[in-house]
Amino acid sequence: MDSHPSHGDRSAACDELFKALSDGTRRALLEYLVRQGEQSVHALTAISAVSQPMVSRHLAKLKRARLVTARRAGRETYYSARVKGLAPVVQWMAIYGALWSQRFTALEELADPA
Amino acid sequence: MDSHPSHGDRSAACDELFKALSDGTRRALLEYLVRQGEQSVHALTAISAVSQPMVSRHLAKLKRARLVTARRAGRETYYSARVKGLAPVVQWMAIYGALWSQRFTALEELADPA
DNA sequence: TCAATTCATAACTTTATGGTTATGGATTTG
DNA sequence: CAAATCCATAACCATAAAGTTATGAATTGA
Repeated sequence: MDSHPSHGDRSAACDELFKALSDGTRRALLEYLVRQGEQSVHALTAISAVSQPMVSRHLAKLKRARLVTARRAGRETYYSARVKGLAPVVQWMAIYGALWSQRFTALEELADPA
Repeated sequence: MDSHPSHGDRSAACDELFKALSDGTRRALLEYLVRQGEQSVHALTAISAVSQPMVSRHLAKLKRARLVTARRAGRETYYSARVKGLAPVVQWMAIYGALWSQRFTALEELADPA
């Protein structure tokens, strides 16, 4: 089943990525991090419609999908968007025909900069 | 909450798209359709690891996300991949900074060929 | 006509997911 | 030190989702 060993388990990565992105609250968190840069959980809770524990759990899911990174500073945890994390998704989209894959080629280098 | 009215309900579209893509079986079906072209449910069941009813339900979900189209011919239903269906996802990804959005610009025209 | 094929839907089970409130650890601050 | 702040986790609930088998409608073919 592993048609390209060097890619590792890309399918599993896509599963986690797509699942992580399939929730509007998580996408909103990610968008905010992309636009505003590193933010504390407190700040992210303030702009979210859900409770702080839920924000923490959403962030944990984004982190497991490698779409954000966390940095602890004292009692605060600062999260940042990890742009490269989308790469497996972009690579997967390359199945969508030549037109698309041509344009995606440059992006694939981000993930596989060999 | 509607920061850009002309986009319609893009967020809901992304929700359905990402959810549709978050399942490996569905992605496999889609990949097969992209590579092999129009296929009957029977043929798609043959290449899937799950039962025929499950294949039908996965296809229904892909159809609701507008990632496939269905054509009934006698007792068979032929499904086809709908390439443009990914457009909202691609557009959403444009939030990922200038580097990415530059390259996505051309793709966005696919969805909004005004 | 009768049997077989193709597909979708119903009914059901199990597990995953999004949400809540409550709690407790770690760190600042008064 | 005590109180307040920040965060993560636990416990719980409700719903969604993936899977199964059973069934039935529609079409094809003998």
